[in-house]
Amino acid sequence: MTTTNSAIPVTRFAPSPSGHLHVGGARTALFSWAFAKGREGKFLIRIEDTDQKRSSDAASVGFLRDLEWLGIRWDEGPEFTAPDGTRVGGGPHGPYFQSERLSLYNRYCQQLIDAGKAYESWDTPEELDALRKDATARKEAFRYRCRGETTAADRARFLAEGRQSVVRFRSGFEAVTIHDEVLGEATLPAGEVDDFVIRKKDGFPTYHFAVVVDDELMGVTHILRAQEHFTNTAKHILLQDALGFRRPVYGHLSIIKNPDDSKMSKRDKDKVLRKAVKERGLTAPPADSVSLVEWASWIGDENVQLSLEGAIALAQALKVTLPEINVDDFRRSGYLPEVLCNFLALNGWSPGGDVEKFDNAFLLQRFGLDRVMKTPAKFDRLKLLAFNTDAITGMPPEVFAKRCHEHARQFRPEFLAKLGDAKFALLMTACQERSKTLDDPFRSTAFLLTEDAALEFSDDKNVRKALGIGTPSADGGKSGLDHLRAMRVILGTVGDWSQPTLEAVATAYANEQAGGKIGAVAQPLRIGVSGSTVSPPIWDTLVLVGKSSALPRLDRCIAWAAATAGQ
RNA sequence: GGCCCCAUCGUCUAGCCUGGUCUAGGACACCUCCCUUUCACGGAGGUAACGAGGGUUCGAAUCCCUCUGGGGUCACCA
Repeated sequence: MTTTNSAIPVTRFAPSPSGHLHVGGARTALFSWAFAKGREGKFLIRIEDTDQKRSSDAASVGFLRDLEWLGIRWDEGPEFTAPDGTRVGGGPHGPYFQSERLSLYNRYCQQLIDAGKAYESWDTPEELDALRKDATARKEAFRYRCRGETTAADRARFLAEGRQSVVRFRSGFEAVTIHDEVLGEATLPAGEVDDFVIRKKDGFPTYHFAVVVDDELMGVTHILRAQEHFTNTAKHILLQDALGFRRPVYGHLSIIKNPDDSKMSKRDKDKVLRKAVKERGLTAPPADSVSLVEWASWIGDENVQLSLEGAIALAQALKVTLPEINVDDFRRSGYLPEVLCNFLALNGWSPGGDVEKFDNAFLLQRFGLDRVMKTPAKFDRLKLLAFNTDAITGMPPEVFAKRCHEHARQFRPEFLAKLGDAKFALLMTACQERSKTLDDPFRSTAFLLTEDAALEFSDDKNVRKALGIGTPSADGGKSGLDHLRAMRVILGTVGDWSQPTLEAVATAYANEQAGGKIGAVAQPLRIGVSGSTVSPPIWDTLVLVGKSSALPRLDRCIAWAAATAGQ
């Protein structure tokens, strides 16, 4: 064996095709990228689409956009045009889709067969299954071994029976030592690796074979991947030796877990939904959620995942919140890509000392395998949120406004349409210091979009207290509803509907009628125009709603409160 | 179950390799108080960990062993 000892590292991220990049994959990509780019190396992407059962059309590489959004760009790989027009991808080692590299795999596969290091194997699934059951019954781990030479006569018989062969690697009985830059050194005892399949009956290579061939051909020097591949590494090493390939440096990254200790996975959304469906004893899809067809296949098989749209619709119908798993989920929720990268890097790596806020440039400069954690990390969304909050409240206001605008353009177009530039700008200044995400300004001001006549007043404890419904004010003075009535009249006469004027008018009233307690006036007004006790600062809110909407809303609120109090 | 790996506050982690400076540091969360027109932000404090047991040593979070706990893997999926 030869160990790759190039001064310039080449790393890769090699996912199976999927529409979305989940946080675990994002971290692997981030680390691989940082490792290579911090050492003047190359980072490439390869799509591992050797499973024909999973769809692998070009449309299913949505994760490329997620990667680009995170600021991770690849020197070689699938071609992609970033939103800013930059062309990414391509390169001299393509194609970068494994399904387009079959002839390459076949060449090396034949080489192994010719050398007697691999052989055709004709077992049926049923026979293999029987073998496995047998091993289980004897409490042994099943290890496939060559079951004797297949003669020409056997071969003819199998063919006549309609059997199809696979190619298996003759792995031998040697112990295999894996050097891992993260986990250290581990030795798999002799006999642990069986004669695994390297070419499936459909002619496609298995993951193990394709990965080894491609990493060699693409000059990959360092492989950072999920820890679930650790044991597989033995197979890859055996293959590399048999093929006379160089051996890359390995680093296996621990998995990322949910707070409840379960492995964070793409299926978590479905898990939440299945639970809700079961709890409610539903036997048919709720109206306006998923189609009967999708529902049927989803209910029938625990392994089936709902489409993203289906999952969102069903979650809405069931009133459950889907966990954010994919990079895109966080994007929609208004997280900043630089914060996500920072936080992702902190799950499994740290620069040492007390430093924990950093950008990708810093990561690129400082990242090394020696400081990668061996232990699985739990993904703490609250801490992520805290990081995001810091980043947002610390932004120059114009940057916040610009990024929020971009977010709104993609996910909240209705606000853009309704507010117009001036009010949108006001919304930004009103909301920045109380926003944790780019989406918060919109999430917290849904009442702005509501038709005046359709605004609902939330009948909860805080509202009742502020309006004095059911609980006459302790001092026997005026209730919130009384103040609201008075303010409605005053506001009707206000000509200059601006924050300073509104505040001055209300303050004057409060000093005279509410003992100077501005809150006694502000809260009822807030409820009146927003429907609840939570909104941006009241004067801003009044301006955002506008006089022509505020007055009818206050009227409706007064009527509603009077009716509610009367009961 | 076989094989492999791992083990510091509730969580992410610093410290461990090169034992003493660790009565174990930071951050998030949590609790208390302050600020406050709501919600947030902010400010000041506080609770909280070396999984257990044996060694080695003058001295162990740091080195060794056992146990316990956790993770990964055992496919014609990647």
